[in-house]
Amino acid sequence: MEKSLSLTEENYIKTIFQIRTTPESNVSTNSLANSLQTKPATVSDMIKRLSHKKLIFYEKYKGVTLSAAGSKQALKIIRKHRLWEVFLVTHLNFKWDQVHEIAEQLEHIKSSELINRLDDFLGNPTTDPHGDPIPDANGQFQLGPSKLLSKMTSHENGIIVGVKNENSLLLQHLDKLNIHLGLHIEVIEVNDFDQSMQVKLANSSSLFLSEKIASQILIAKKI
Amino acid sequence: MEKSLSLTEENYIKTIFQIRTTPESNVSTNSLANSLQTKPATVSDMIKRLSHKKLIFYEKYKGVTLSAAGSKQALKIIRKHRLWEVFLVTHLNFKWDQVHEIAEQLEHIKSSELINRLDDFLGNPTTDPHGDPIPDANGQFQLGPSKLLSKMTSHENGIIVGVKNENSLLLQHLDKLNIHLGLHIEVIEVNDFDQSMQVKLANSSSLFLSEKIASQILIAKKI
DNA sequence: ATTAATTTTTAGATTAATCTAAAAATTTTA
DNA sequence: TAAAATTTTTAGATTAATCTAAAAATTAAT
Repeated sequence: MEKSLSLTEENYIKTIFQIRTTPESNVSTNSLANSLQTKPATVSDMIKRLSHKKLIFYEKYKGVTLSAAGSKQALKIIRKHRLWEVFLVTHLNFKWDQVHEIAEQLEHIKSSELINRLDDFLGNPTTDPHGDPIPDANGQFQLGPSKLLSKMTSHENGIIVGVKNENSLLLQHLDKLNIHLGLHIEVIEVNDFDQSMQVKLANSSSLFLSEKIASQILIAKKI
Repeated sequence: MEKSLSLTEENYIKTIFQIRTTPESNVSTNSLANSLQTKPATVSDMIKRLSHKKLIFYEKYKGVTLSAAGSKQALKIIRKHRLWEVFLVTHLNFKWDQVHEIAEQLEHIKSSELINRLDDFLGNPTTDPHGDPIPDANGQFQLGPSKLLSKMTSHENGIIVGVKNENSLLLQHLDKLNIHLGLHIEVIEVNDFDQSMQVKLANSSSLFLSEKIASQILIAKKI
């Protein structure tokens, strides 16, 4: 019997999942406090609760990692978040930079029946509007390998499959440049000095991108 | 600037709106405790908070009524609840007896942009799956007059437009009898002793209904 | 390898929402 | 209308989630 988590507990679990680098990497108290916009003391307390509930492993001063149960919960929340984002964009005509906050609320609605029906209604999408993969009902995702545009060299090409970050300003800037998911992109030249690059998009003439932008864009060979 | 209410505050406001009989009628502490599955002492405390926020009028030992601001909030929540119910039934294939609990959660999602887009997406429905009217963005509903089937006499007829109560067992029983909203119904005969009645539905031969069932069904002349 | 800087934890309070038990007010009944 | 019954409120505690300030542990630096 899985006990249901409080809204706050869910947000902690989700954030731990998101800011860790590998499944084993320890997430520090300060980084959690930062991401959750709260104080280290508060995080310290909550960590004890979650550890007691066996959702995380915790050693004083050493940070936390998710247990199997914790990862499962995190994936459930992320699945809900991303499916709702797809709904908002594909059926309610929201822009990709407008959906994050609303999905932050919807991800906490409790009903697996609801989310599985929503999944079917949406046609079982595998990625959200920002290209992030959507776990299936068993917590599995199927993503091809992808790499950052900023790591590519001259003449390399691929398809834009995601953005690393959901910052509204970034997303709006990409809109202005007509850069969107699914678009074929080819690197023409990389500037050695500042890592800015000239690229060519399938739908337009070539344009320049700063390293700051390029390091936010994920490219794969096929979708 | 409207301050946003806590989940609990929203539930109190909504419940006051629902269990009052007229806009002026005072709702008692005990009846609220009953509906909210909590204790009178808890209600007493919360009433003070809501009164201090000017959402309700309150006199000790005299019960509460909603202020204009309180009614506005209540209607917003009810609008959200009913629109989500429509979505669940018309797009996710839920049955009318399965949607109440999920809508109880969805009604608290905060974003008027979201709810207005959902309204449009659904085609601006005027009633929910149980026939309850859906307030528009200004809190107005447009319903024709309706009356309880149990108040009708022989040879009277009309269209089933609603059920008074969302009890799952009632709804499932109506399903079994093939009774649903929009159906034309005519009273054949009313039994003087127990107020049970024989009725004829547009789609089938006549059947008997107990007074208990008949008192849950709302009839109007047109939808 | 001590000292300094940083990170993390504890201690002690606060707020919202809840409870039980008891007191106070109101309503009903005899 | 006084006693009984009911309803409502107050008093005092509890739990989850949060905070500030200070102590303790770890890590970095001279």
